[in-house]
Amino acid sequence: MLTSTDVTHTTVRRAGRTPTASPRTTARCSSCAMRHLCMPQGLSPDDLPKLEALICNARGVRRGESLYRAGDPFDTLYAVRSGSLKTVMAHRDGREQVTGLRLAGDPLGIDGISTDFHTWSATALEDSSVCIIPYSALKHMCRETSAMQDRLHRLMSDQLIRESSQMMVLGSLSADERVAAFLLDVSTRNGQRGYSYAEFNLRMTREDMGSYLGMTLETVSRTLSRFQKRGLIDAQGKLIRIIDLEGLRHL
Amino acid sequence: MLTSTDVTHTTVRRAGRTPTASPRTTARCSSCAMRHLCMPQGLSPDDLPKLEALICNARGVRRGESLYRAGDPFDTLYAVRSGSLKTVMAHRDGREQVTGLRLAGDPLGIDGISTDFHTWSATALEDSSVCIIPYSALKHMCRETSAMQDRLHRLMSDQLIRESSQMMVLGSLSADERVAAFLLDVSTRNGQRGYSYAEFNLRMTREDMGSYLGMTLETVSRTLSRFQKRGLIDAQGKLIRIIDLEGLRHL
DNA sequence: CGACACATTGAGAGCTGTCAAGTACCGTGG
DNA sequence: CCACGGTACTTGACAGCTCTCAATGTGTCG
Repeated sequence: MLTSTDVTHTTVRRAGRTPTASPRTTARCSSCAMRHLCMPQGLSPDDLPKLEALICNARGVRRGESLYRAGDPFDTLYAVRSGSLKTVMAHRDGREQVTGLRLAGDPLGIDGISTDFHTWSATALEDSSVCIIPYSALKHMCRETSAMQDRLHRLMSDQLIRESSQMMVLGSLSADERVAAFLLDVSTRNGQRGYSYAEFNLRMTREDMGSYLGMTLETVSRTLSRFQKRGLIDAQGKLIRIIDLEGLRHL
Repeated sequence: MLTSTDVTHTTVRRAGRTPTASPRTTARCSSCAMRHLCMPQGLSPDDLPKLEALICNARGVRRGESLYRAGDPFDTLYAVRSGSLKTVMAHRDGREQVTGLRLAGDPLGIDGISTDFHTWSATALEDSSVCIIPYSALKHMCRETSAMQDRLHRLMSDQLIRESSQMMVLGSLSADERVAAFLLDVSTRNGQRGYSYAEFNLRMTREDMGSYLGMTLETVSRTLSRFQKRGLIDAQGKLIRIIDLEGLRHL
C-alpha cells in the first residue's frame, strides 16, 4: 500500500526563504485575512497586541513540498493560512499512512511537542502558506494570558478528538461509510471556512484518500463511482459536488 | 459489532465516595506509590510542594464502572494510579469502539478540554483507582511553573502520537500484524512500569481487543490461537506470555 | 503532442466477517 | 463444597467485502 508513488519530498529549507519565491513568503501574520484562525479566538482586545508580538511570519510551501518531516527537530508550531496539507506517518517497514488533512486555520506541528522532534511529516497538497508560531514564545505567552492557554489546550484536545473519531472510522465503518464520512467531514470543514458545503476540490489523490481511510485507491474510486451512479454525488476527478447530503449521512 | 454485550454502565457517583467503599478511596495522591507518574516528571524539588497543593485526591472505580461518560461535563483530569481502564467512543448509530487502553500513570480526561464536555467514556477494566487533578488548578499551576506547563503539553502531544500510531495500525496492518502490534505495545508499557515484558494479564475481553483493533472477537481469538500454534505466545485466556518477542516483531 | 501521473473499471483471489455450535471459566447461591 | 447460570472464549463453515493484478482511459504539463 502506498509504495507505488514516490512523492517528491523536497524538504523546504529551514532557515531563510524558499529560493523560488512563493507568494507572500514573509508576510506578517497580523495582515492575514484568516488571522482569527491562527490562534486568537477568545482573547480579549488588549491581548491581541501581545499575540502579534509573537514573531508570527508566514511561510510558503509549494505543492508536494514538506513543511516538516518525521525526525526534524521541533521548535515551532504552524497554522495553515491558505491551501491545505496532509500529515503522514511512516511505519518502520516503509509503509506510510495519511493521518490527517489540514485546512486553513488548522494547527500543525503539535506532534513535535512530545519529544522535541516531529513524528509525522506535513506535506502540502497545493501551494499553501502557513503562519509560523515559535513554540517557546507561545509557551511564554500562555503563562501570561490565560485565554491563550485555554486556546492552546483546546486546540490540542480538538486534535485528539478528531483523531479518535478517525480511529472510529477506520475501525468500525465499511468502505462506503468511510468515504461518505470523509466527504461529509470535508464538506463541513469547507462550510465552516465560508466556502460551499456542496462543492469542493479534494486536492488529495485517490491514493491519499485511500491511505487516510484505510483502503486501496481502487476501492475509493469504485466507491465514488457507485455514489455517483446512486445520485449521491457528482465527481469529476478531484472536484466533488454533493447532491444528496442526507443520503450520504444515512450511508 | 459490539452490540451483543450490554456492559453494566453504572456511572460512579460524582460527589462523594462510592457506596461500597473501594480501596483507598480518598487517599492523598502524595502518598501514592506511583506519584512520579501522576505528573511531576521534570519538576524541580521546590515545585513539588506546589503540585501536592493541587487538591489531588484519589478515587476508586470498580470493574465495569465508568469514571466518566461521553457527555459528562468536564472539570478534572485524572491519572491512573492503579489498575487499568479503556476509553470508548460511540458512533451516532450506537456502534462503539475502544479507542485506548490506560495503564498506571496514564492521563485520562483530556478529551474534555476541547468542549468542556467529555467526548469519550472511560471504563475500568478491573478495580482501579485514579488521581483527581482539578483542571482549573492545573492550568493555574502551569501558568506559574514552566516545567509543569511543559509536562502537560508533552502529555497531550504524547496522546496525539499514540492515537495516530493506532490510526496507522487500523489503516495499514493486517489482522496478524494488528494483534502482534497490540501485544508488543502492552508488553512495552508493562515493562516500563516495572512489570514483566513477557507475561501479563490483558484484562480486556476479546471483544474489547477486537473493537480496539478494528476486527471481530472471533478473528482476535483465531489469531491468538495461531500465534500459540506457531510458538510465538502462550495464551491462557486473558493471561498472555510472550515466548518469541522477535518473532512477533517481524510479524 | 508525447510523457507521465492519476483515475477508472474488470476479474479473480484471499482475508476477514457472519452465523452457529460447543467449551471453558467464574461468581453466585444452595 | 458443589451445582448452576451466565459470560467469555474457541473453533468451524461459508459468504462477502476488499485487495491484488491488469488493462484502459483521462487529464495535465512541458
